[in-house]
Amino acid sequence: MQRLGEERVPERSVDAMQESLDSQSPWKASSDRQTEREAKRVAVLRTAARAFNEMGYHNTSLDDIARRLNVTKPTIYYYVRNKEEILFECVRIGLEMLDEASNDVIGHGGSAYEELIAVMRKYAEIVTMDFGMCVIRVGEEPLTEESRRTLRSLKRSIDRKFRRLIERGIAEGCIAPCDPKIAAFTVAGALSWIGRWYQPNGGLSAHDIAAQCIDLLMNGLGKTRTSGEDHDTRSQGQPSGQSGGQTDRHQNGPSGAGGPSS
Amino acid sequence: MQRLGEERVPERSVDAMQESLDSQSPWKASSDRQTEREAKRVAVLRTAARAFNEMGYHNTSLDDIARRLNVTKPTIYYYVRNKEEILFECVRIGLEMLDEASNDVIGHGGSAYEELIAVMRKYAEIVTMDFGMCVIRVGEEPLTEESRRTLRSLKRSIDRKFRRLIERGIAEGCIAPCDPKIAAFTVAGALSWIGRWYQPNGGLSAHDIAAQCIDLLMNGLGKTRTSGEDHDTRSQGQPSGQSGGQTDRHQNGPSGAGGPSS
DNA sequence: AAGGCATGTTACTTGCGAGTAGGATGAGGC
DNA sequence: GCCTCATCCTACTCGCAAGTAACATGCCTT
Repeated sequence: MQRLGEERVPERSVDAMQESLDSQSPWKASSDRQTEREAKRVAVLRTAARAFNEMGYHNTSLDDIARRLNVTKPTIYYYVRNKEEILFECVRIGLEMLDEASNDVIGHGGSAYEELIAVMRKYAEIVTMDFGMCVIRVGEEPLTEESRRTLRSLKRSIDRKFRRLIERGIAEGCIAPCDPKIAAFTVAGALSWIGRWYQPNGGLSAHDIAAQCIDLLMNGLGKTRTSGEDHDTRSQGQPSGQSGGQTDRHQNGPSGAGGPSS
Repeated sequence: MQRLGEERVPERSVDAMQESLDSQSPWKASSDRQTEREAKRVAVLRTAARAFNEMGYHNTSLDDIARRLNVTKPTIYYYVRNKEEILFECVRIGLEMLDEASNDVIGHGGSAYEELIAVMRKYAEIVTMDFGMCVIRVGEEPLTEESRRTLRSLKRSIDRKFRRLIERGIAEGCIAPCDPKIAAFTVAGALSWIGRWYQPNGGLSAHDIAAQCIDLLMNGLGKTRTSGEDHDTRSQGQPSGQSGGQTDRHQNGPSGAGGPSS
């Protein structure tokens, strides 16, 4: 285990480099100063997030993370206080992404209906990414009460925006009257669930899944809809892979892994 | 720590008995034989499930579980092989409950629409109960691959029934055409999410939450529905607490705990 | 060219909690 | 009365992974 970017390159150099690229490990060569340190810190977090999402927090040792980065454990402690801080930061970043996504969309002149859908799209996208997935898959069970409090307030902020949007939609008349609290939870639940079973190389693209999921949430499973208005709910994006009708092949889920629940 | 049901009763006897009742601990006196052993085993599992749901699998030591049962750790090993078996059994029971719930409902002469709603109701109910909640909150990350395989096949069975029901509904014309795969995951996701934040003493009853959640899933958030047919989707049960309109008090979730995600 | 700082490493300590060995206690059968 | 089995306890082992001490290496500054 030597400093990366050295000459002593064993025969697995290509694999090692590939792995470095995959994990976006910046232990190679660069120039800045403080910037690079921050970049490495983020690399630690991102690599950890991936490991957590794949194997779970408790099944991931710091040695595992270090190995993925081609360094040793104490190096990690140079960028991070302890294991908990890693998870805390991963979840915090994920939540911050969700929060910012709402801010990017809300209050820019769109109807509540349009804005809600836009937020949902972003939400679904983020929970399939490293940090966002961490929010869903790992959660905050391993954290201290102190950390949990901080994260909870972030979550509340996101939840509030969802509810306000729904309330506005009801007032504007484009969303059916309902309890915004429950509606927000249901929507967040359905979208979050994507982050639980989604995995790349799964036949379905995250984009398509999100589109159909959102369509279902907005229009419902029941055939009550005689399709009055022409709000575009369906994905108008590039249809990669199969996405439209009932392409139910065999009995496996999109990820090929498990069924519902978990 | 003495064998329960003995005479040496400290001053907290009432509390102890209460706790025993709460956990349904049968370490008292009985008569049967093999039956009682099985009952105790279930008590171990149920108590463990509650502890897991409250504090998470890894934050729950066997000593914790033992303490809740007023026994010591080795006693637990008398009823169970190891910690993993406890979780495995909890999740297995939860999944089996979900599976049986489907069997109770499906194919008894109802329309796909009716049957789907009935299944959803039961699903939502089960994920708010001890073992069902375990399926959602703890998951199977701590289990071995062997155990996971077994549970996955159970999940697939449940998922399959959901999809068949949706397919049937599409054929019957009472459910909007969609990809049954994604629809099943979305529905399961939204309902499962209830098990993640629901907690008794939370103002809203599990029944009401489920009813509104199902209403939303069937009819959608959007106001496309001009409410044609009169399928009863809304909860026709006893309206305990507030349930109808937007009773959004302050910004807290139903459990008073956190927002969405997690 | 020399010292200081940033970055990593090897080799260790340590604590927690899962799991176990072996013994006590009592109920029931003979 | 004695033996056996079921049940539960006290008192341990032990491994894993988090965290740390102390040292190595090289760049950058002056």
